[in-house]
Amino acid sequence: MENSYYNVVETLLLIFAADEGKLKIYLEKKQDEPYKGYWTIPSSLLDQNTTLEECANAIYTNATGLHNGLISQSKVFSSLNRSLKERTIAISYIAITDKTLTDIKQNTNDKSWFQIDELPKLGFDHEQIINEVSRELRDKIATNYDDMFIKFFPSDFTLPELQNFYEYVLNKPIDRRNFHKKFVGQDLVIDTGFKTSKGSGRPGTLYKFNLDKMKGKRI
Amino acid sequence: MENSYYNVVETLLLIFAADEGKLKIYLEKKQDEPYKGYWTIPSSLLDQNTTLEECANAIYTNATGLHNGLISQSKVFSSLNRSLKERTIAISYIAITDKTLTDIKQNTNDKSWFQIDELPKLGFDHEQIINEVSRELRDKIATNYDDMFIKFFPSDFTLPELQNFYEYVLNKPIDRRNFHKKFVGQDLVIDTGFKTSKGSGRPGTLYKFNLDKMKGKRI
DNA sequence: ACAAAAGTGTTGCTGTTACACCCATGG
DNA sequence: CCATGGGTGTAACAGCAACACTTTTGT
Repeated sequence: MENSYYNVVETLLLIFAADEGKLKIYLEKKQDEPYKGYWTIPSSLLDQNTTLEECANAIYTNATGLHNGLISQSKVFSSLNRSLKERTIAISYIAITDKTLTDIKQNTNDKSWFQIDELPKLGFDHEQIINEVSRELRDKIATNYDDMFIKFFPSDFTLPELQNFYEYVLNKPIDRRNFHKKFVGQDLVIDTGFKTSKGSGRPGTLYKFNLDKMKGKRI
Repeated sequence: MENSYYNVVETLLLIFAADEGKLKIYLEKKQDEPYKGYWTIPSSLLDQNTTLEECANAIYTNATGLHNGLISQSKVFSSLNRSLKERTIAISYIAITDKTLTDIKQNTNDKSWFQIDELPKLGFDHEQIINEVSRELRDKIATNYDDMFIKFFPSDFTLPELQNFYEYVLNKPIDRRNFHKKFVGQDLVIDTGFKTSKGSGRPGTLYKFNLDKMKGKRI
């Protein structure tokens, strides 16, 4: 086969989490040229003896310290000029995680969480990639496609927390009382018996998802 | 860079159409070894100076004789053993077309449309790929994700035609009368003023989609 | 006592479901 | 005139939107 049929392929892993009612992405600051000091999506070049899924999982474990992440395939980027050197095909993956369970709970100088609508200076075409992928992700969360919405709340939560995130993703306000009635009334969530009590006001009930009812549910 | 970071990449184009109320895919019979006589998904190797989108469009035009197809990205396949020779990464695209507008209206010996649940003997891992991609496509049609449902009916149709396809995709029966009321009552379709008259029975009204109302509509 | 946050109740509207019934065409 | 397929009507019900109102906490 001619040489022109060989391509460099990289895996990009966009790690998302729901935090403070917002959709956030984990990024790393580049330590060397090119784009030294710019932020980038965690990535890895694919070698001939690794599958893309293995590659994405390795990036995930390396970044978060966790194993068996919820990783799904997203878009592929193949513009001719997206890399400075050879043409590189980027295959992006989405990981959904709980920020508090990872090694990267707090922001540091070179590893940090960003709101997807408040991105820092990004290297390469990574800003465009984040925009395209998170646009797709928001659509999927909004329709709970492939149970995306559930994956953001693996552990207990209050309904206001859930609502904050949902309003942010949909970018429109929702009536607090109707939201409550919907999830409790349709048994989409289960009362864990516990309460939160942060700050003033009545403590919120901690719920977990009723997975049977939420499976494939369009919200 | 070391040689082990170079990979062969191929574009697969899965061309789908709604026909006789069923979801069909266009396949070609392989004329040479390996897998001579087996059916395969139209494909092309990617060279360094072409984007995947250009590659998919070229396959589309070559197969259908049409330009500017409705093409969207689907899954990527990177198992180590999916090709007989070198490891080849397959990037699949979905094209939705109208069978009657293409060069391939009738089945021939080596170019043919197949119902996705009645596939012929397929080469490589193409059967698995068709199953995975069409599973995803059915999910998207069922939720009208990215307006997939609309794309299958670019020209006029009768409501029973629409319903047949929808029942097939959802794999469950729908009440004919409620289906009619939903689409007409909510102005999701527009009466073109024309009728069909094939066979016995009352002729059906020909409708077209009311794109404004169907845009982003969850059905 | 008061503010803040969580939870309950009521009403009307929209869309779905499950039916019975009527209309237009070909043989 | 009757079989076949397309179109209209109606009543019960679930879910959603827009509200007023009550309960539980911290200060």
